[in-house]
Amino acid sequence: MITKNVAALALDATLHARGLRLTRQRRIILEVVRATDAHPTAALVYRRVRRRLPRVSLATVYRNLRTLAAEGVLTERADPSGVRFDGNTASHDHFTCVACGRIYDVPARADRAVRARVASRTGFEVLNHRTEFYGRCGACRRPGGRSPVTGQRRK
Amino acid sequence: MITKNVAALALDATLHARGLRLTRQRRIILEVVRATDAHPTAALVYRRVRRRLPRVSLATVYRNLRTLAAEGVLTERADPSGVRFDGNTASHDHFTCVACGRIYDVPARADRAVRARVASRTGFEVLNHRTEFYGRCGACRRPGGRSPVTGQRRK
DNA sequence: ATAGATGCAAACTCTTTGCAGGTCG
DNA sequence: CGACCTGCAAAGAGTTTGCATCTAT
Repeated sequence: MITKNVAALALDATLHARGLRLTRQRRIILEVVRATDAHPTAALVYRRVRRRLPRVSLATVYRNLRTLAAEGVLTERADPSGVRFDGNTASHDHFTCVACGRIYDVPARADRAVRARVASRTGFEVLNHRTEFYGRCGACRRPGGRSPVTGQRRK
Repeated sequence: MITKNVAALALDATLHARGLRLTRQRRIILEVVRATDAHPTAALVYRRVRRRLPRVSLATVYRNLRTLAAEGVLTERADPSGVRFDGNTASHDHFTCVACGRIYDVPARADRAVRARVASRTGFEVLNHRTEFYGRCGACRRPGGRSPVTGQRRK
């Protein structure tokens, strides 16, 4: 690897600070997760990584997804269909379509008041919060058409 | 079973309307889930049910948890630590302590505006929403003491 | 050189399923 | 009786781990 872009350099530094290496597998796994907003499962990431690295093992994909999540480079979320990964680390909510199962990103409102309210009622320290919406997405509401949505990209 | 209380009768009716029976196992499994707000996993429910029905099988516990969830008698939620069940079917949010892992119930605010906002931004039909809070609970903030909290009961 | 990472296969955990027998109405 | 349900054991799915080998620095 002679050329590296700025993002890769920053990532490289982040990992190095923890004694971790930016291997080809790790880089491609991260690229795959970042290239979609479909909140992929480990199995899906594996399938896509294999297109570029046919000899990669599923264990490597799992290990790296966990490692990258531990480093905060991506996030992990439990879902009825299994653990899903998300390369979008900006604060955002999710909308799950009960018809097709797709998970859409919804920009989070800057809602400090919500946390404050819970904190004052419970006496707990609220560090974070996330809202999950459930309903029917545009594509599923009117059979045959998509709708202007939240900014989804690929499948 | 000669005596049944009102709740049991109502449940019985709900199940019968679907061709389901209120067997001893099913009833006790439900009682166990309802007797705690610890959002138990199937394994924990199994352990507790076995105290009252030593010959119950884990398969029966799984089958009934799924059945009861399908009937809306209890709810199911995905969690990093596995699927958890909740006998509290009233609308409520959750607070997960990042230190001890406990999940506390938080009364949901009647927030129709939140749904409306997402609906208008996305064009989606929002049927439901739930917020997950993360932070440090009272017990974990000050080592050695519990705190006045949201209404938790047993462990 | 050496700590870290990989590929492979085996192991593990959690959950579901097939089936023969039991139970409820 | 017939439909539903149970216990048991086996199967499945998803994920993790041990280990010899390889690779990045």
